[in-house]
Amino acid sequence: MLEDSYEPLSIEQKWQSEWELKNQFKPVESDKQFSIVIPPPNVTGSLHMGHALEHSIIDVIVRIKRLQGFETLWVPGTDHAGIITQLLVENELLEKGLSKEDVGRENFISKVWEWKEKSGENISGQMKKLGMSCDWSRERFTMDEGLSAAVRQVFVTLYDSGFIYKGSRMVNWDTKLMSAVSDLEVNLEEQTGKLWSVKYKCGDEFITIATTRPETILADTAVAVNPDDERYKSFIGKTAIIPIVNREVPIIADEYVDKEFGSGCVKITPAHDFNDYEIGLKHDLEVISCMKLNGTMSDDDFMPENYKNLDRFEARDQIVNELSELGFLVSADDHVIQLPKGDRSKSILEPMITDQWFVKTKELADRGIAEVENENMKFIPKNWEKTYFEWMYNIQDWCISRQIWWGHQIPAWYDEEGNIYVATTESEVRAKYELSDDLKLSQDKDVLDTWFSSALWPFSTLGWPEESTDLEKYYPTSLLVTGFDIIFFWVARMIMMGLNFNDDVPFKDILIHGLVRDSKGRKMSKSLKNTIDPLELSEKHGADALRFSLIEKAAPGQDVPFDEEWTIAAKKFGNKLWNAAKFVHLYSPEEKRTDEIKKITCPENVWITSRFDEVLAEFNELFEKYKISDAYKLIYNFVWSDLFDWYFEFSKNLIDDEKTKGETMFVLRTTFLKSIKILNPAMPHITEEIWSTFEDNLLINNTWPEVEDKLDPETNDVENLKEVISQIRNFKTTYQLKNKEMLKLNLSKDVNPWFTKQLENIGNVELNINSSEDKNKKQVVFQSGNYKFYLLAEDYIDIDLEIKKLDKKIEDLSKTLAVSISRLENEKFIKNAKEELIEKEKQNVIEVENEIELLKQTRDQFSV
RNA sequence: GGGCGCUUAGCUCAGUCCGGCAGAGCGCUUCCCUUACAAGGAAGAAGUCACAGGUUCAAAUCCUGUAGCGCCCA
Repeated sequence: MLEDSYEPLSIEQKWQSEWELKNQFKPVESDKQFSIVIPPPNVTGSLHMGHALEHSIIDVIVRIKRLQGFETLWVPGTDHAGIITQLLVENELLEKGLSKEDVGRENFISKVWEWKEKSGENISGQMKKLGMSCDWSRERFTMDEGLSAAVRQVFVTLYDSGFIYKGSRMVNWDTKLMSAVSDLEVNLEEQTGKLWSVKYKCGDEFITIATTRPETILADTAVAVNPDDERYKSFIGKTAIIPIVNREVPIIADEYVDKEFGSGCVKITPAHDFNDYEIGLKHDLEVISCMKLNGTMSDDDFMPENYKNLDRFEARDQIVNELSELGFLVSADDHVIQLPKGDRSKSILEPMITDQWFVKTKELADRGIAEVENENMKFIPKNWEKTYFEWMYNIQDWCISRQIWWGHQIPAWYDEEGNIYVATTESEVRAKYELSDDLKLSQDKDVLDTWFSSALWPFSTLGWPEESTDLEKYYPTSLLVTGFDIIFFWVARMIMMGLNFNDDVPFKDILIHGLVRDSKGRKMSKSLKNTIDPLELSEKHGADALRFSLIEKAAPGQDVPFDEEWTIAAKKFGNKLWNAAKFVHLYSPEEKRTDEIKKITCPENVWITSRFDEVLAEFNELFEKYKISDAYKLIYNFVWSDLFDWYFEFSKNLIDDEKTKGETMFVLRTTFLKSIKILNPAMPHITEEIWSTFEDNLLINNTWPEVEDKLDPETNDVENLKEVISQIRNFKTTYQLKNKEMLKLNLSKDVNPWFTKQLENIGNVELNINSSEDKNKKQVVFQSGNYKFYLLAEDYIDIDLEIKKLDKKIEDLSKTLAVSISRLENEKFIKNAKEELIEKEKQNVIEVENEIELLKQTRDQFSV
């Protein structure tokens, strides 16, 4: 039996452990599969609203598929998040005054693992508290042995087939992390900086260049102008002298130079700027570096003594001063610059030429593009494919090496001469390359980009490279649910890897959700202090309420400006369900339970049954299109309004009558329970609890309701009944009559007893048959369809008000009528519009004319 | 500079693909502690669908342009 009041927390815990105990989250053999992998949250993270939204969406889909009889698998897990995790453990060491170098690589790695064992379960635990129905027995971590084997296997295969190469290239370098970072992890921050103009001596003349980074002047190896720039034509081919270092460099012409920018003349520093690097390659310029990887100036021989080992920003100030003193500085103007900062370290990044490993992406991307173009994979909403295409068409080779310790160490070995050998293990290397056992080999120190292992997630979690039944059954996965912000990081790379290693797409549908924002539409951030902790919300209002409030608002691709009010409203909905369940128990008690009744006859029962089927059919349709929020709004409105407000009231009167009692008890119970089923995936705990008070089995593994064949509907009559009752209530409100106050109504013809009974009981009226033709009396008419009820009104009403109301109605209806008539009089409309529309319009004219006529009659009586 | 999106009731948003009388929730106003539920019920007010053109019998919806806002990539 249900407790008196709805207390989410206790029931939620109970069902979470019950489901897990009874292995309800494991796939159950079926001829149709539905599989999904979680976009793995970062192992150091804790659940934020974005996760809560994403996981709620996934869990609803997973639970619906499970009810629909699919063999449903949701694989959970986390990602090792190389840099973040390393920083976190480094900071812990720092508190003890130790650096990672102090403890050494091996010890450091075991410290990270210790941390992972201790705190790495955080996010999974939080997911469990929200009732996420993942198969926890299949939980994976990107650093697991199996997944690591997959990473090595992929690396070796790509290397052997020429898709991975090692080379000296310019990359974004983080001087604090001392590692390359991904292009995608560079955030450009707008800041006011300076644009310095500096003149370089050129024979007897000077040429003035503009730069935002004067400290790199020391590494200049050319000066460039636009070939079409008349001002500088005579300089092309000459040489200029770089101040301070007094290096003589060529003046070259290149269209890349913007004539309008600064002086129209730029310095070229191939070692310290991406564009300059390209120009350097094109013009075969010398590449000189003046900075070390840690961000201090180099101590090479050419460097002036006072700059050696100086911090890059101090060097900048000093160079500006020196240029000024030497008379080379022409001007220093304020200038807005885009400062590249590391996503994780927040330090200012340096373009640096370093040895790195890369994946050649062009060819892999082509197939990824094709598979979306031919709709083997679909983005929902579709327009996100444009973002994907845009990136894939312009894809750059992917730098996959990171100079950190935590991650998958690159399976490449070097001999003392620097020859590279690639295989999954050192002994494999020796076998593969036929190396003697005493040849000294050392493994590459670098680890792979975290996204490299994430890219394998849809198949590495299923057991690849081993042949596994999971892989066979569940790959390709059915769906990926993720945010648009990681289409590049993840989706694109998973697609490339999935296609290359399994010859099939990694997932068929890609459902993109928006960002959870605060109620004012601002991004949630710690600095704005507007973040919301989903776990806190869940403890306050219940996981079901949190889930439902997110689900209800999450249209595909749309951002979600979140407001706690919604969660509160969702909790009220839970409370409503709770009380409705008590109602059903009260009016349809267990001991009166009957076998299934196939033929429903009472119009009210037919009506609610048909309405349910209508709603279910529409729900299914919306769900297939992933319009989950619309689907749940629909069922929410149905249960609250049609079922609880109207039908529950009808059912009281039906159950009151021996003749209609049995059928109604059945319909009441089944319609309620079917609605609970549909709500279950969104609010799993409360619905399971309610279900358990009606049935002995579990709801989670029950079956999705079928849409029945349309029952012969007298449903219109019920709609008319509702309409008349509403009109009566309106009348009572207008004249400030209590709802309980009886009104005496006349009716002109026989009306079915079921109708009059409901009307009398719910409308609180008393009906008199065949006394409506009393033309001498002033009457108010309540009417809908063919049903007309008359109120001898003199006792109650304000005639003027009533006339005004009638006039307004007549006016409104006349407008509608005019529109319909003008359409029908329009030859082109008759010619062009669809037949059924014309019919509808004609019908409308008849109905509205009748209604107006009737209103006019009533009005005329008042005016007498 | 290139690309994508948004603008509909006081607020937050559906509806736009595929044209046919403008929708929901919350909030607001009034009344009601009626035997499932006051975490509730009943009734009600509320919109020139950003703007300007165009196509069409018919435009929130399609086309063109303008303005404001947001995001992504250079």
